[in-house]
Amino acid sequence: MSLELRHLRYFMAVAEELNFGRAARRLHMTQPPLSQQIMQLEEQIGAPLFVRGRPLQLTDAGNELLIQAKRLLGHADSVVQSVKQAARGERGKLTLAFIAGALPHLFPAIIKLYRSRFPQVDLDLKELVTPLQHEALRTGEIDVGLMRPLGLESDFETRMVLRERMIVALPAGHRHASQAVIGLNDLIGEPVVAFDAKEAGYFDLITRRIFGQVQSEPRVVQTARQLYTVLATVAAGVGIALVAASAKDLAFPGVIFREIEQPEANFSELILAWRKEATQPVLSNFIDTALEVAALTPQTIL
Amino acid sequence: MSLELRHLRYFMAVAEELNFGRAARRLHMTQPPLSQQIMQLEEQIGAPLFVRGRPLQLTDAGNELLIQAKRLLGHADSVVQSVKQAARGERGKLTLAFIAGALPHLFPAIIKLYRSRFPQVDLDLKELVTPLQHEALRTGEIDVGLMRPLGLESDFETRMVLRERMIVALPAGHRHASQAVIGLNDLIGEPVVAFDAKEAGYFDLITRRIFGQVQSEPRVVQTARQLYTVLATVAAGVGIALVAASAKDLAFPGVIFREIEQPEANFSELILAWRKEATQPVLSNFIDTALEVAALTPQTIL
DNA sequence: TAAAAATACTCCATAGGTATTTTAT
DNA sequence: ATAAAATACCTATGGAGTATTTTTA
Repeated sequence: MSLELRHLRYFMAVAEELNFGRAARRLHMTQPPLSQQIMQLEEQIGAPLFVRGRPLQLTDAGNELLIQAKRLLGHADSVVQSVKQAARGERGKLTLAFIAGALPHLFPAIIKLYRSRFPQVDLDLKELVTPLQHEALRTGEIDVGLMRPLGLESDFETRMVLRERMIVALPAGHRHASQAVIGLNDLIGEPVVAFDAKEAGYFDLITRRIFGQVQSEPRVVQTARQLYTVLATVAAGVGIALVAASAKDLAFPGVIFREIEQPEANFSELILAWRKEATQPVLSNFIDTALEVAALTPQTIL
Repeated sequence: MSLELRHLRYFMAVAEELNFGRAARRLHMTQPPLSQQIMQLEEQIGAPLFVRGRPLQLTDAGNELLIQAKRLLGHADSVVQSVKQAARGERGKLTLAFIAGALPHLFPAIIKLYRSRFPQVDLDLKELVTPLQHEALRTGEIDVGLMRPLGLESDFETRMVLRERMIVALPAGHRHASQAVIGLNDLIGEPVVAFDAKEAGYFDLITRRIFGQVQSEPRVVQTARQLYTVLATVAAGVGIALVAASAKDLAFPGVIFREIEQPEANFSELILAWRKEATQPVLSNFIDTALEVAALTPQTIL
């Protein structure tokens, strides 16, 4: 017979009542089996825990066990609580990847709300470009990613969390600057400052897709990796650029922004993606929280 | 059915093997009852711990329990160890009283050896005069006392730990100073510096006992509380005093020490006393250690 | 002598075993 | 098709109950 929590629960009752009969009543059982269990426990320890006599007394070993058993039973309770929390997704570990482009947008709001709701979850954050996030999701290195909708695999689940219309960045004094809306045909042949296909493949793709809508291709005169560099190059009058609407927030001097035709067809999107089979409670809590933040965030559609 | 350590032991095996069959073999049981116990555990937690499938996987809750169960089982082990230690008297609490007069003698040696042997025992030290130690032993305030053999009660157990012969302290140039040994009859009528009957009743008693051996009583011209004061008073030529042999160690200027007749009958003793019914392992370890130190300490007999 | 714990025994709940089916890859 | 877990059912250990004796203050 090995030590069980039952022995300690019974011991606590007897040690507190200092009377087997009363302890048994408190435990909703009769005295003889209680005596037996205590004897078993004493066998386990290898020493008596009580000095039989009136009144019943604790031995030194019994006194020690009284202190320790209380702690151990408390520990056992807290273990059950922790595991229940883990089952509810209130405790555990979650690894989230994000693209650098998400940093100024919902990312901080999502993290802030999630951490305030689930402070016990150990949240691990990794900045990764979209293709590497696909890889990391597949290997299980990350649980969820905030990324661009690029080459999605069928075993991933996704939700759109941010959608921004594309607009045109023009050098101040550009010949189309006076127009409120730039027609797609106006773009044909214009010198274009494009995003680097490797580092910012998504915007390169979108730029090409927009030109494709008028059976054309951008006349790329310059490429850049970051939005800031693109705008600086546009300000220098090197060419025009197609950027997400939130670029207006940067209010870059020498650059003016204009809406383009068919805005409802041209968006920059941010998605949340995770493995279809992933059913971890921490993950679904995170997704719920992220979607909640997304729903509250003004989406710059139109 | 409530949570038992058995459930956690079984869970650990399954979580480590990630295979019910192998885990069952490791636990020297068959697979079906193991499955049942795990199902019981999952019922307790209120959530599945494993994702059934090949290979068997842990849920988030299962992962949390894997970490926590290991700790809890370790804790349970350490509780058993602690209680076993308490039963062996290697852990617990011991309150020891001592008289101030024991401070320069065995007291430091006993404490030092005991603490080095039983560092886990919380040793509480109290300075108390002998009669108060009797009281404290009776109430259980202390477990053991280092005291004088005065009015011992029958429900105390005692052991003598130090015995010193009594000697005479004379002012330098006293008329008996030239004798190697002072006869008891020589003491009759001598002015005596005695110990205070309240504060040092034991030496007062011994002094009176020695004079009693020649049907006499000390002619007390001065009393003092502490040995040092007694010797200073003797040095001043106020009178002679009967002191324990170790007083010689003080080498007080102006005081000379001489042996007395019948040294084998006149001792100052220090005893260890405890309740007869007290059977605490910490106590018997302490007594053993104290007696060991006492046996090694040169007893100034003769 | 009276209250309380231990003992002797009985019973039954349930841990654990055996045989088989179901499930998942 | 096969390995593994679940299910069904059985067995028996041992936890718990009843009756009684022993112990201790």
